[in-house]
Amino acid sequence: MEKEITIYDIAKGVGVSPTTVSRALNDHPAVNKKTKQRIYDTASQMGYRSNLFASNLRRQRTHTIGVIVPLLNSNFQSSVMAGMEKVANEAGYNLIISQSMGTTLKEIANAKIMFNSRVDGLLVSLAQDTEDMTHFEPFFKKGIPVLFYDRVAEHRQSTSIIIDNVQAAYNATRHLIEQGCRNIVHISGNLKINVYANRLKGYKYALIDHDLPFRESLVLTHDLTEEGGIKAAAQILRMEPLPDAVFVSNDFCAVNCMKALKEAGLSIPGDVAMVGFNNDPITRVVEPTLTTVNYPGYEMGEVAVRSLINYMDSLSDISSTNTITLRSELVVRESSLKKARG
Amino acid sequence: MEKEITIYDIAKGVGVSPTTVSRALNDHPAVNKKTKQRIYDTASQMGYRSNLFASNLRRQRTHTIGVIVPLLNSNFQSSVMAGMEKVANEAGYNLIISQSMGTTLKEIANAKIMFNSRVDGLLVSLAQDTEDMTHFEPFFKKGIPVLFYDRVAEHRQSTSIIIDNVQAAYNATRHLIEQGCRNIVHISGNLKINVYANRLKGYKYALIDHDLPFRESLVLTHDLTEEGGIKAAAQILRMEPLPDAVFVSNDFCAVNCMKALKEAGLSIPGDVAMVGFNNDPITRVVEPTLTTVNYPGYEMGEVAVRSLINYMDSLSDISSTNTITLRSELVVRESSLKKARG
DNA sequence: GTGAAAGCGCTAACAT
DNA sequence: ATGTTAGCGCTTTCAC
Repeated sequence: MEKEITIYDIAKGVGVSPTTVSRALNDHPAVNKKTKQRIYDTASQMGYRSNLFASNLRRQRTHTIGVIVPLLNSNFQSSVMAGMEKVANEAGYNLIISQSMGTTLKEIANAKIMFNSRVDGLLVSLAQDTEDMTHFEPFFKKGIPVLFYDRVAEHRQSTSIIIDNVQAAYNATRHLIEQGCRNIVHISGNLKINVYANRLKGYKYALIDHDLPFRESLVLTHDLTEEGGIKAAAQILRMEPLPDAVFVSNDFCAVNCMKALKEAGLSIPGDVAMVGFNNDPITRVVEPTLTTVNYPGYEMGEVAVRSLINYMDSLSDISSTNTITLRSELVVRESSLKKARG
Repeated sequence: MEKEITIYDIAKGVGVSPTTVSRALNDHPAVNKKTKQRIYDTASQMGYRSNLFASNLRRQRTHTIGVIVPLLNSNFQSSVMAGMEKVANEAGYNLIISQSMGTTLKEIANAKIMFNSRVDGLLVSLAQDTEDMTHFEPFFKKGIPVLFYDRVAEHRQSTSIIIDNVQAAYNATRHLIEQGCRNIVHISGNLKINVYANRLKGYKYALIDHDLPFRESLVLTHDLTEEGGIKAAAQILRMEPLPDAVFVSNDFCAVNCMKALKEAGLSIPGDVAMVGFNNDPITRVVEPTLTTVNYPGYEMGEVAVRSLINYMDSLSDISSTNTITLRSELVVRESSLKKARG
């Protein structure tokens, strides 16, 4: 194992002070160009690498952003991560990623790690059972910006990045109504999560605005997984009369539900129209292709990191911006078209 | 913004030296239990948080693992990440994740960042055009373990974690042959990538071992994306005679190809049997459900981190283990069953 | 069982 | 344009 080269070694080699070396390496303007070049050359020749700890220790900044996400392996969340990584990387920030596994307990532990790792900022999509946010207090107290995305909660000192879930669900439901559906089931996730609660709201408002009754019995809450979709389908098949449409809060669940309904002999959209949520690639492959709400995960990741960096650079107060809402739109495909398209 | 508490503050508060505080906080045995307790109490009461840089700077270890992945937003890669994060988190390691976007250029840049961030170990799934591995030399020189997974390359100083792609593809192809298929197309990805090259090999060997001719014209290489699948389907439809089976090196591509073939009026598996690769959840939703090779991404992530940590802890030489091969198996579903099952 | 002192490598005042 | 000095917060000899 070789000895680690420091700026002192370079300084000695070039015949200047460590300060000058440090400045040159950070591309400080007040260093002679020739000196700089000599320093660069010597550095690379000696196999120097900067020591980020030492620098961090001195500067009290890590250039690291922490991310706490419920579960990495979903299409939506990994798209968000991809967008985050891209922007962070371009801006010279590292991303430390951890999973809460959807539990508050692990979220608390991860928040602590992030805090001790002294991340410059934190991005969080909340665990489903998180109600109390005291584990983020240390960040607020220290003025470290915390930004919530997708699964968010109100907090006076932080910004949330979301889509308008109420409006999106409203549009999805209205679309079904416009297709002539009158008896629309909604499959929802854990209603503690803002996202699902708001989609339920949108569904409800759309019904009411179109003079259709809102019936609790038509709202099925499930884990929005493969099994959830299958169970929901079984419930639907027992309904009298059968609904003429189903709006599901998640594509993967929708697709499995649709499959189960088809297997029971129903035709989609003939008997039952279907709409999902997320615009997961899976929606374009199933038969019929699934109408869904496009949820721009990649952009959300980009916007989240960009906003965070803006706050950190300008030292502006993160609490001034309450919410950033991204555009989302209904993508109409075969599964919901009862009428010919026009 | 509050003042940061250090061990000196605690030392003053308790009336001992900073040394003792440091020892107590690290649970050093040679500290009086009562002193320890007093230190713990004071620390938490003062709102102390340890400064990882300072500690890292001193110890020359970061407890951080770097990950360089081609693209985060694929089902396979995000499963791997999820497995990695789980094990790393449990072992008290942070994960710094970066994407190469599949290009060597970004891979080089990311490797540099990881090196300067002084990760204790590095996990890499290579970019497709990476041939020369000199950008990892600094790690080897410094004795920092580098572990490749999935998209790997031979290197005397590092371990690779893979599945037996040749065998898996062999089994998939043999299965098709056993179903009576004689004219089997293989859709492959970039053959520079070990994974695809080996699957092609397995396909070829299976044909040869069953006295079937290997024909270059039946091997189609594409981006294994939605478009790739559709283009491949178009090529297949122009073949004379039509093949009786297609083995695709990736599920998402397979599923899109299958859809295009069905839309052209072919029946699956009646006219053409299909097998994919990865066991993406999508395979269970499409019609017919897709026979595929189960690729245990989550486990691969777990094993990768666990192995890396073992090397780091025991300081054993990573070059002693050449390859870790995980189990993978064929999952037979509807898309390949020409004969009744038995 | 505890402490004094030195130093990990860097950078930001403050000089010059 | 460059150098001097001090210190970021921690851990680790070495001493008692």
